[in-house]
Amino acid sequence: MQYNFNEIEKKWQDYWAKNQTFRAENNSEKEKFYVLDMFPYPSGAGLHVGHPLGYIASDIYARYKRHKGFNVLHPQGYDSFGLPAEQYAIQTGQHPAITTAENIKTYRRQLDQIGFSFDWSREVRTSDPKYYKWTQWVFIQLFNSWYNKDSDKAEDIETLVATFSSDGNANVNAVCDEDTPEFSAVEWNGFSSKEQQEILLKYRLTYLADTEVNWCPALGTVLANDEIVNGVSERGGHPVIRKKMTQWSMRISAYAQRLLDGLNTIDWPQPLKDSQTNWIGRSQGASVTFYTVTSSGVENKHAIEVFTTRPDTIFGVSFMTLAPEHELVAKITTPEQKAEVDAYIEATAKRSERDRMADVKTISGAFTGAYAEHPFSKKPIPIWIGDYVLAGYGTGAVMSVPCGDQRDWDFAKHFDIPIPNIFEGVDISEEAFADKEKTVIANSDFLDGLPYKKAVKTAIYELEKLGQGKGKINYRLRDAVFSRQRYWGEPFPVYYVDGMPQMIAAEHLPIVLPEVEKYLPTETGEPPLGNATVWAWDTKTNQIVSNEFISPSGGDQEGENGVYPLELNTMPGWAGSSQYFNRYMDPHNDEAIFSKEAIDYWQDVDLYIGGSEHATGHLLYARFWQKFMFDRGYVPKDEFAKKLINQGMITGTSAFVYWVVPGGLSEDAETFIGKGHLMPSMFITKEAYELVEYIPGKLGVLENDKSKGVFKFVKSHIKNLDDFYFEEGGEKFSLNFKLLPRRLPTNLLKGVSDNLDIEKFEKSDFFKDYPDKKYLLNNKSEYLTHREIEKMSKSKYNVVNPDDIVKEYGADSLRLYEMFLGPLEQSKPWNTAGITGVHSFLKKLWKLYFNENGSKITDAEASAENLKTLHKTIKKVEEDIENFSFNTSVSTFMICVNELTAQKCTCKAILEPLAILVSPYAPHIAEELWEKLGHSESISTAPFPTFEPKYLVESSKEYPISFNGKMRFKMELPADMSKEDIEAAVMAHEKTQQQLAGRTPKKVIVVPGKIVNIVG
RNA sequence: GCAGGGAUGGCGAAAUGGCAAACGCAGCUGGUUUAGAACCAGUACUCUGAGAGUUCGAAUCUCUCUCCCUGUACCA
Repeated sequence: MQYNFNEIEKKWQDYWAKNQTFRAENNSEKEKFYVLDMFPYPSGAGLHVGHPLGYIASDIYARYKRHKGFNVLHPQGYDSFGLPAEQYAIQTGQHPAITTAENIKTYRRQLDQIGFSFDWSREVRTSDPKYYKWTQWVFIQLFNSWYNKDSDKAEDIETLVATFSSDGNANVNAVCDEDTPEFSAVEWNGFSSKEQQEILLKYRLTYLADTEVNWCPALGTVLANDEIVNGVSERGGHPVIRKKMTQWSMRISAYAQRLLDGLNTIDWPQPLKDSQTNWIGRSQGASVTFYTVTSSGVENKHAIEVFTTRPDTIFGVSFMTLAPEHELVAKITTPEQKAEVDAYIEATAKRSERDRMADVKTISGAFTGAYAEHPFSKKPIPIWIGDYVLAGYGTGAVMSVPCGDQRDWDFAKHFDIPIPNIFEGVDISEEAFADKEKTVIANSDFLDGLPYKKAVKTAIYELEKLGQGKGKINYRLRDAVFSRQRYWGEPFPVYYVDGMPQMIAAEHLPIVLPEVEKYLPTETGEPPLGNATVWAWDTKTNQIVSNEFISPSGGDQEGENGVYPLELNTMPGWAGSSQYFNRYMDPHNDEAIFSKEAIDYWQDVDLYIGGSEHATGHLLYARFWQKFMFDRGYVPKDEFAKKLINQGMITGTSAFVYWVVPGGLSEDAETFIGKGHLMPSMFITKEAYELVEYIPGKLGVLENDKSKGVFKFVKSHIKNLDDFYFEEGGEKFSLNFKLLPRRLPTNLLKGVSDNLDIEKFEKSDFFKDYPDKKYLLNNKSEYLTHREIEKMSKSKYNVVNPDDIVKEYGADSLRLYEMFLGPLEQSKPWNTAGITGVHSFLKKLWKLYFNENGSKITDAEASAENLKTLHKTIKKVEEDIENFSFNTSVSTFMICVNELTAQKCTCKAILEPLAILVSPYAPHIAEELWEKLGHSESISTAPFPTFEPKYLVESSKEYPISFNGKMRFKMELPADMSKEDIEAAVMAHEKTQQQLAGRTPKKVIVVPGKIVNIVG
């Protein structure tokens, strides 16, 4: 019987689907185990071999846990809202829902053929109204909550309203907007409904506010901080500018400390925790208020609030710096300095955020002409503006201590501002002194002689006494902008009465995304939903109705019809992914986000596997929502995933050719005219490419000793050299060329080698505009491409499609090979050639059970040798799975099968447990073997074999005998021999005497069961 | 700059204080066989990035240096 993997795999995939083998029950006597993958965004490109890596690992774990008797929840779904489908809709007019559905179909087909044990009955799609109904529901709960700092949790907004009407807000300790006014109960009760709503927005956990946002004109939307990389959009790399817009925001900053503290309670990778810690950016220090000096008494005295981590250096302040955007700048700048300051502000506004970040070396700034008073010395301090101070961090103003901060030092040096030294015995003439540990304060009045910690405490105490400062903890984490000016996202369950947002009652959800003609912003600059004609909320019928019925005044005056405009923004990508792990527990529940029974049973995710790129996006927001849901009593755990593993990237091996484009270079080397279409295109090797130098600061390449070979090669292919000494516009041009490295698809190479298949290449679409091609060949007449390991991506032509692998070697081979490549967390290059190793392992495994005539399995008793092989395999595989070391398990299986083959083992007592061991890794073959062993039920819940140490007990041990740590020979000795007897036996051995050559050993180390080491 | 991870045969790797390179790919030799392949048996190479220390013993622990990767960055 042949191992016909295609047939077997199809058979069992159909069986699992038909029998719902992996359906998880919400009621079970068994212990629960929840294994989750980060669900994919279904892109048009489909899966490449890198994508399933994490899914295979989690699937092995899930299957293993089923063998161990757990009720396993292992769901899968799609993060199906997103930009690519919408961009495609803008280009083609095809509804994103259609594109998305098609892509999901491809994904599902690809996932199914790898044989995952997903419970597909629980599939969710974030773009499905039945799903996003509950995303909208969570949004409403956030809107109806505020954060009480006294109880340190989110509470119902009604409790806040009650406090306001009885006591006002003076004693409310809440997380709220900075500009929240203080009011009494009488005042509150006297406010109009609109005024009350405005105030409440300053407390709600999701709120509408005018915020400075990151606007990306090319994408036509705002972006969250984590969606911007190096000042450009993460998706597409488009420029991002600062803009003030009315937006929904999430008050995630209320949870900054708890998000930080929670990291200590979860088993997540350290680098991931580190990046969340950095993102939250807690710094402890003090806020200090400086007042501006008024010269004539006519101007207003202004307060400048700064945050500092070094209040101990307060006597080192020699100037203050404000961000150019700081609101006080316009108010305090003196008439004499106005021109300079205005010019500077204009210049910095022109520079994009990216330029500012890229160029950190150039020091720039301007003096405002104004002075602030030092809180203690009362001396005037000049106030500057400078773009090294960021408007978005802290208060956008700093007290500059040039002797203790390098940026302040650089600024002071540049503008010739004094640098007072307040450190004892430290030279600050060359650079600032930032070491806290070695700090001893000097020249600082009451702080003199104090070390860092004491000085900080004292300074804060004195500032508090003055009423000009207090200890403060500052977080870098900003509230997250939650509005997107896009079509393909969750609509908000929000309508506007008199400009104030109103929530639609939960029973009327979902608010379904309307149809639009165009997916672009409207002519008046409104988001795409502004194109919808049926997008108004009728508060009488609780239905979405045509815009024509909208109350003309927009308010709720008498006699109006109660129809109001709906929100035009949609939610960001991370909305749907912040609650999906809980929704999987009870995905078809229409009455609630999940039933109490479901959440009480499943609790939280036991193992979450996914990429590290979600560290500061999805994983931070999801933790925030979970903590909120916990506060409001909906979930029992305030962290949603106990353990998380980041799988590494599988990289591809790109192939490069070095393309020579011939042309003419002007005499001054300022102009190059390409003649690539008239002359042959040439391809040289990486080595040749590296010999060529460019003319510094000019165009063209240098013909010198190193590059003359390349020039010779190029010239040899140019039929009429005279053509390359031509004149154009009165200028003379001579032969030269451009060198361009270009990637080629790896399928244009011969087999798995680096050799270009020239015939195939010339027939392909690549470089087909250049029909005449010449190659720099090696002595075997081959053209060698240069191979480089890079991220696997379509644009790099180095993707390997799992479909091809499955067709040729089968899903079990693919699964085994992905694991065999190396440790799960590490990034590793894909090399298809190596898959034959695991594939032939599966064939050998098959051959243990079958020969040409059918089953070989007997009821013969297992030999001691057989049992030893089996049990050491059980032990190792179990340990490996528990430690997520899947690569070493695959090797262990290979060794096991090699040994059993050599032992000619055919007994059922060995081969039956072996099938179970293999089953998590290669489930299709395992099911087939299991069936052929006579079982009628799936192998998936067969109990995992139990390791019995007794089979591994050895009667003798081959001791390595080393001399000064170097192994010289081996000696077979009884395993239970005592230390003394071993030493005696070893010393008596003739080889020992030979090694010692008459010397007396200083010491003999005997480690029973391990080693003997003779020193001397 | 800062933080984290890493460096072991030609390649992917294993060994986390005790026989370095298990297992697989590629290579070589032989067998069997072929349209192509597949299969079986056997086999070489290399000595843990560099240096120092701790230890009876170090790839493994400590320190210094070099290089690579990943993340992050004017965060006051």
